[in-house]
Amino acid sequence: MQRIKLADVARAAGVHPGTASRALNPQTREQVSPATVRRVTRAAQRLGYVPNSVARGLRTARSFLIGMVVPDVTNPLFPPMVRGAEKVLTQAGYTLVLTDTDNDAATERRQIELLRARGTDGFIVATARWEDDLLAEIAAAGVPAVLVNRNTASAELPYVGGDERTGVRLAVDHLVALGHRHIAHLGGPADTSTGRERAAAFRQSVLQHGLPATDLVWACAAYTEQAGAEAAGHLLASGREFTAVVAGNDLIAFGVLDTLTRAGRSCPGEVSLIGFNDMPHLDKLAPPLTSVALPLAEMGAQAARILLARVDAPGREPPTQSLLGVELKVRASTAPVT
Amino acid sequence: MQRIKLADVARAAGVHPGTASRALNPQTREQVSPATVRRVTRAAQRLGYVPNSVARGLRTARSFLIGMVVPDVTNPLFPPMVRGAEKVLTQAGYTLVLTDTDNDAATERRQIELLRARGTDGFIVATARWEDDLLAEIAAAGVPAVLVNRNTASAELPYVGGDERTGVRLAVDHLVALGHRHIAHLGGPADTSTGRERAAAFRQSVLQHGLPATDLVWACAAYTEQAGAEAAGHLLASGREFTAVVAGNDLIAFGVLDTLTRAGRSCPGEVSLIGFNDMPHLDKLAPPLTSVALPLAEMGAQAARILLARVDAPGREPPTQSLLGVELKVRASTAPVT
DNA sequence: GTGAAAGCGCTAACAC
DNA sequence: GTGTTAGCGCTTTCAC
Repeated sequence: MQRIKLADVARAAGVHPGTASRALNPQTREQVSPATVRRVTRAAQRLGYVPNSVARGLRTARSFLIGMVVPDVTNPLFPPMVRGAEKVLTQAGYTLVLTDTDNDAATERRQIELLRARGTDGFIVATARWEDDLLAEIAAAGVPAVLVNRNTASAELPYVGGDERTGVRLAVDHLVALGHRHIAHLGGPADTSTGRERAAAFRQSVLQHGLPATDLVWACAAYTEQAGAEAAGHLLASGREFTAVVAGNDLIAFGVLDTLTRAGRSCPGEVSLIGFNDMPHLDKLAPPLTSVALPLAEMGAQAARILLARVDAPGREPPTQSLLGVELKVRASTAPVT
Repeated sequence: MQRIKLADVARAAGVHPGTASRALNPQTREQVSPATVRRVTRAAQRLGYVPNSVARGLRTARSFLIGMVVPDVTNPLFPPMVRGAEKVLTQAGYTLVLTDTDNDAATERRQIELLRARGTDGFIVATARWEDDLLAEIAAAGVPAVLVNRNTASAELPYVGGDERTGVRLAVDHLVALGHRHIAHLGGPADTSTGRERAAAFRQSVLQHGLPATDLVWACAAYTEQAGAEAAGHLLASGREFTAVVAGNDLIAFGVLDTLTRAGRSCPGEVSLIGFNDMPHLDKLAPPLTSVALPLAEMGAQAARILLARVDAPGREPPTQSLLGVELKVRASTAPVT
């Protein structure tokens, strides 16, 4: 394999390599007579010709490589996004390169530089910080890039995410409908758009219901179980009354649940709990966790589509900001207030 | 950026591009006088030269790209392996390309061909089937490749996996110690080495304990919750007595648990259950699932190391087969027989 | 509509 | 030690 080259196909079809190239490339196929196209296509098929994308890339200054930058594939939030992107990219003849950064700024920079040196055609970035120098540089340099899941303050790059505000509103509405009036939010870190958006939406939703509980809002240090546990500890220590918690994501919810349990507060008996992201298998937990589901795969796919459009037509249109629909998955961790 | 080319550096340093190339390449640096090396290095630094790996790849037929082929990153079994491999590869200057195949033979072939066309230097393959034509071809063609997690019957490629047999033995020993004498195995599909190995090890372990239960073995159609549920249905329908189940993996265990619950058999009250792979958050389930943990990240890392050794020195040594240690995580889904 | 020729940026073989 | 010369396999002017 990878033996047969364009010249071989051309020889077999009895044409010049240049002609064979034109015949095989959809873009230039019209410049060639249908008969020749057929002959070349046949020959290519028969010989099992697979174009050498390295050579092609050298000539066209394109690598057909797209870098996807995530904090950690091990976090179940990201694999669906990766797969969504992968599908679109593969279909378009691109190859996905995956990089984990562990939310470390230096690693992010190093990896992206590395991929840029490789001639990567563009980036799908799921690691955006609210204030992000690296992404600002990337935007300034005109490197094709699309953000998923997390946005930046400046919003100068295209972004695809879930409709966080609606998600939070659904969660709060649900709790209010169950009779809760003292609802806390233990949200994500303030250096992520998701953390900020969800917290802002929480405040707003609570106000809209005429509840006074705006001081029951915490930003956890990270989207981790441990950070959630700590935040819940602070909440308990504060002595404030609460009967429900909207967590920044499912991992935070896990930590919250753990702390509550240790403190002898049952869920959903005494405290109702809602997560975010709807990780797989939440229905099997004790108690099954109510969570806001984001269309992760579609987010990845959409990001890939927008990126490819940018790569193929490197105009400087204003960056699109698209928010995809979310859904509240109601499970047993939320119950009527007693 | 990616503007400055070798010729620019050479011009700035007052040498021929060929010389500049030699000076910059660690492999050939000794052929150049130290003074020249310094001048070239300086110039490169000053201009911010970043080598164009596409051009380099075209000339050297090396891409510094390694393909990792997994069934589905969405399955929590694989992300840790990906990260383990990624770490080693990045450190060695290679870039990881990820491909999901959904266990579909045609997709596997297509993706691998595609990556080969890209000049991928080697493959880490986590999708091996017990009889695998594609991998046989790859081995025959001398394409550098290493298998992780799943092996092939022919064992003609290097392989890194967990010590399945020990894992199963630990599980069975544990159940026997709890007094169980009627233990079933609802294992993985027979076209995977893991399915076969675990089933064989199960039979052997059971025999070693002098238990007669060798007919309580099923191969599920897939490593999925649904397949597990179906297999459990068959087991129940067979009317055979059993007080414990060793599942082929955690997902199968989920399906088994579901079927058992629906059938009114409590776990661990009436049936003890053990999974395989120790997915994250199993301790939060109801009941917390006992499972055999594999060193997934280390498997990925080890596979990457072996692959790189092959890529750098493409000799034809006999393929190493390494088995890494496993651990039984005992949780509440296993209890003494009543 | 097709052939000819000129490279993309780099490295490796061969001179000197 | 360094310059020279050829390409790697492809695309893309430019002729005809």
